[in-house]
Amino acid sequence: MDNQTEQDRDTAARRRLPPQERREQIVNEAVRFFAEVGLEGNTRQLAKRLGVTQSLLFKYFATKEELLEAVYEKVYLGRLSNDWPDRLTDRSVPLRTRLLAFYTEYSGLIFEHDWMRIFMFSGLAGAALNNRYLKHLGDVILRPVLAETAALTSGPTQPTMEDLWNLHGGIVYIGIRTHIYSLPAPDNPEEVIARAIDKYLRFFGIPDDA
Amino acid sequence: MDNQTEQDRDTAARRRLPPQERREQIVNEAVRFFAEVGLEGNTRQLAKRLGVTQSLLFKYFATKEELLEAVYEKVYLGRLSNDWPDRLTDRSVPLRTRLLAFYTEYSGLIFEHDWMRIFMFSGLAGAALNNRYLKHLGDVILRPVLAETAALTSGPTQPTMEDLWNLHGGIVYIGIRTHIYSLPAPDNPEEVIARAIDKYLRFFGIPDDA
DNA sequence: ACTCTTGTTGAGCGGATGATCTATAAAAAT
DNA sequence: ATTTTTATAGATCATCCGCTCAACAAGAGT
Repeated sequence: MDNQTEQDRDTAARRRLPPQERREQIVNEAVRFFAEVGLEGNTRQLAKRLGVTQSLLFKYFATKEELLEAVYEKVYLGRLSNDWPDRLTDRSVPLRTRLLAFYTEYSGLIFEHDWMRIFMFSGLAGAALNNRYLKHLGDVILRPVLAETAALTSGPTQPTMEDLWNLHGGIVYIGIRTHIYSLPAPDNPEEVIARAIDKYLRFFGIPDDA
Repeated sequence: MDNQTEQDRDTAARRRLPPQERREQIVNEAVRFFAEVGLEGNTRQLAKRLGVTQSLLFKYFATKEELLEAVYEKVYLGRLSNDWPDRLTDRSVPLRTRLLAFYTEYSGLIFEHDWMRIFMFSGLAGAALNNRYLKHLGDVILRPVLAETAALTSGPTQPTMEDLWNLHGGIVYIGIRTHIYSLPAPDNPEEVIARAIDKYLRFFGIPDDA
């Protein structure tokens, strides 16, 4: 009767973990927690979800702000693989194929509940990392693609950065709809993405195999 | 020395306003306030910005939640004029012109700091009004436009609702970039919008004057 | 000028929140 | 086994938050 397993006991036995492991555990749960309730979620609730005392959190992070920065780092870091500039400018592959590869992989990485929401929460809060991330995206992804597109444009209208933000925004909006506005997700996002790319390319008269 | 004007005095004289007027004043400032700091902004700060005691707020709104609902109502209401379904399906006007008219007018209404941010905050909070608004938008704007597009489509690919959400998202993302991510706004949004619409129409082989 | 109504204030309650401090016990070192 | 180290728990503080209430005074009616 009282030898129930540790997992389902509310007052779990004190488990002593190596600091690095515990820290990681905290950050992982914090990501899920703050993504759900927002950055103003309170530390007691988070501690409860971890099955740990609230005061313990402050042994690993001096302030809540510091914990939030660990959350940002965890979420933002490594989301934009830095081999994309090269892959997106590899002209041995058709531009359409390159764009398709990027956006299917990228959407697979970001069309995810926690990322989408923390990105939006931190954006609204004016977090520096958010702004820096988007500027970075513009520089290392969109601008190169602009150059690639311009090189292949046949018609009179030249592409601009705004065209790329439009392409990007239209695709990202899929994730916003589903994870922030709680609207039903499209059955096959990859097909939707492909069509968005095709609208873009066709507007500048770029054939699929160029 | 002590006969300074009422405006710049910190401890302003007690001003008694007709309830309706005061209520409106509170809601107006609340919209600006919550748009700035988020829906969890505290009532004391709001009261200070109004030059009024915090307790006064609770004479006009029983709870903070009630005040927030007044804010939602103020912000959401009348944003989607209900003559748009008719205007968007008026086939005496080219589809491109109709879309252009809608999105220039609509973007003029929503590319605005307070709206954009409160819409996003309330979306993240899972507010019912947010979800209802977007479903409504899909029903009375996007779906009719889908039908109009389908009627004019010449090529083999038929438009879907996802194409419309893509068009819509790409345009709305302009506002998101500027008011939520604090990125520089395009010089002339109308031109960007026009190009987004043209990408959409051209993809389905619809001429400008159809 | 006086009264009456009620919009407004100021003080304050109960609970929540971020953060601190000391005692305890789990794991590592011997 | 015993000691040492330190991760963890529990109690607690200072402050802040939504909200209440009694007292006051601005403006309308007479």
